[in-house]
Amino acid sequence: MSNSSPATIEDVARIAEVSIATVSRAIHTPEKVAKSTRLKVDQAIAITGYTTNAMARSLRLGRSNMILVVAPDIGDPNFSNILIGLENEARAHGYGVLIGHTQNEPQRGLEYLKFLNSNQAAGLILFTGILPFGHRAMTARLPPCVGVFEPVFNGGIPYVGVDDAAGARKAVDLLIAEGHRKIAFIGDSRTKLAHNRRRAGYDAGLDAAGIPAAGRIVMEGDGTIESGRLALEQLFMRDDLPSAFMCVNDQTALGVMIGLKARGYDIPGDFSVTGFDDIPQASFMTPSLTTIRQPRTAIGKRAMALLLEMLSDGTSAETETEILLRPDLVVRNSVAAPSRQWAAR
Amino acid sequence: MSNSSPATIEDVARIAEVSIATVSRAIHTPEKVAKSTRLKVDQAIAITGYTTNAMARSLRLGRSNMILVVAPDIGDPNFSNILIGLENEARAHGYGVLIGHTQNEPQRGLEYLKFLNSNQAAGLILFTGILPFGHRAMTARLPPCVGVFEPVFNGGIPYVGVDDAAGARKAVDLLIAEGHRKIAFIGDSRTKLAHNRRRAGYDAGLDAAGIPAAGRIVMEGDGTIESGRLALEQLFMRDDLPSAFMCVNDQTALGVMIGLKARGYDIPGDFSVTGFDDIPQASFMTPSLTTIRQPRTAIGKRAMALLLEMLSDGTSAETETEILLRPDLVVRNSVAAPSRQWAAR
DNA sequence: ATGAAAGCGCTAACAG
DNA sequence: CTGTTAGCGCTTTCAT
Repeated sequence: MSNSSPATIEDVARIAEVSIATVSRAIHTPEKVAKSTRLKVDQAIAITGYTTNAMARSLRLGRSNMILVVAPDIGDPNFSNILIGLENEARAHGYGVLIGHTQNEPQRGLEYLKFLNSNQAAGLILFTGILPFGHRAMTARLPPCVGVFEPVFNGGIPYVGVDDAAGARKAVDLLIAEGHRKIAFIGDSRTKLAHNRRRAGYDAGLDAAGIPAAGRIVMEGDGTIESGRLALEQLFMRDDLPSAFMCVNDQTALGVMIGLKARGYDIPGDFSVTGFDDIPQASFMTPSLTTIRQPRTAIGKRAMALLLEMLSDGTSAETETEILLRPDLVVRNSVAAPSRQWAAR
Repeated sequence: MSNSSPATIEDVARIAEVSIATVSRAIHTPEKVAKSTRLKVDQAIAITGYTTNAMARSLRLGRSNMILVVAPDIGDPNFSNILIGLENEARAHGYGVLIGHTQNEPQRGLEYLKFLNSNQAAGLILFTGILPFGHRAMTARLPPCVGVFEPVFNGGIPYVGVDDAAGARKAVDLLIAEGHRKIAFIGDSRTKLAHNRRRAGYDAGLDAAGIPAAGRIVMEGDGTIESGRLALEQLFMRDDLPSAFMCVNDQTALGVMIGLKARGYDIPGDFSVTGFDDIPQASFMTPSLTTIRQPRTAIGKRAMALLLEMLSDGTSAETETEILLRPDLVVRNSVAAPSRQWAAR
């Protein structure tokens, strides 16, 4: 053990007194090798501590057994649980997962493109909303690829995520059932597909409740805590306040709640707030946040399953597949009936 | 552009009407190639969109230009900022970063060990506390390796992090200056080296203040939110309450604050709380958390710089180097003088 | 300044 | 059932 350089297939062959081809077979197609030979090889492997040089193997095969997960922001509170789903599914099928972090810089994306071009990864999972290396057409020969968590904007890439519209609808419906009529939506429905769909759920809910478009407040917000606080400030400045804030995600909701508390308001006494995602912090905020839960691990699992299926089928990534999982409403303490000031109007 | 399979060095050679050796030289040692030739090669590269097959290159060279960052828990709120430091420094030196996630399972570590054995990574950054693949001696031929954020328990591996003892000392000193005499420490000082050092800072501070060991309360807690809440409950059960909680990290502090609020206490009116790390949420908690800031990006940068230095020096990873960065006290709203009930005693 | 050729470690025909 | 052999795409002597 503990030699200067790792054992190669040749070392194993020498010790087992067989050819390197036989070693390779003993490993990958043991049924094609005599039991006695297999035994000798196994022993030699144990002695040398041999592990296949994945690089040489991949070079030879023209493909690897690694899946690259590209994420623009690894700090996203949704990421880690989705990743666990991805990893476990991959592992169950003999694949490993590597994570690439682009920090939202396209330059960084190119780095991973090179990685892919070298067949260092067999497939690609895209964690948010965009192809990190320019438009699809430009990059041509991408391996099979699946988008997760947020539909991929610029390329017909299969997608696994939550049913955003249905989820948002559950949130509005709750608010409406509590008696709210003036409900603000905060999110970036122009750039982000997921936000857009949540917005659609919001509109559908208000339509169904017979609330005219004129009575709706829609604020821009890119989904950060800051964006929530900002949107709130603008609303106060305009003096056009809703009784409830339906935020496109939990971070935005947190921003809104911070702003509201800073102004001395009580939640849900004075204003109701809902989020979307059910990030881990959601249950620790004060008040705890009523929100829509994403089945994150399940999403990861399904996305990886789809990718692996494409890999074995040789299916092109051009499919317009979308797998939408059911979002659940999580009722906590940030929603109540509108305050009297609203009932009066 | 957009061919069925990526261009190889041979494609480039053919178009440039030179040998593949020349192409390789034109790329890596342009000064050894006639200017005219270099031009032809550059053009051919542009035409074909050629990028070096990193796998073939690494196989030939016996080393890659990727650094593997292994993290047991990617959801750690400290991780993403350290990662950014690591990545930026790596990139500045022509290296890429790949992240491996072990979910705390040793089995998963082995996967990445294989990756390393195949020379798919030139170096290794360990993100928390342990060698994820059993004891050092067992695994023999690891590439250069640097621990970050938490000292590596089981192997003389160089380490870059914050000065835990000094940081903890700043926290106790603040508490003592505010008038606290009975200060509880919550953390896992037996298993986790970082916790252990913070504990040392706590003890040193109390020693300096002349508070006898008998007057100290030390609770076990592994650093999760839950552990904070749990430790608090135990204290209430014992009816042995401090006036201030010095938590080993911000998550623990959050757990303590949640528990305290659930019991109807006011922070910092009834109890003071301090954390350690200054995770992003720290400023959003209510009250905002007084804590010790880790210079995360700087830590990442230094760690990567050290690793790259080892890589070029060929230095062994056996060095006992420790680079300790200065932690800063961040005063927010979770600390005040002890309540009257304490002054009375 | 350039080309020919060896070989990194491995797998998959193809023979035997 | 097993061995021989040809590369995967690249870098690097060694000649020229």
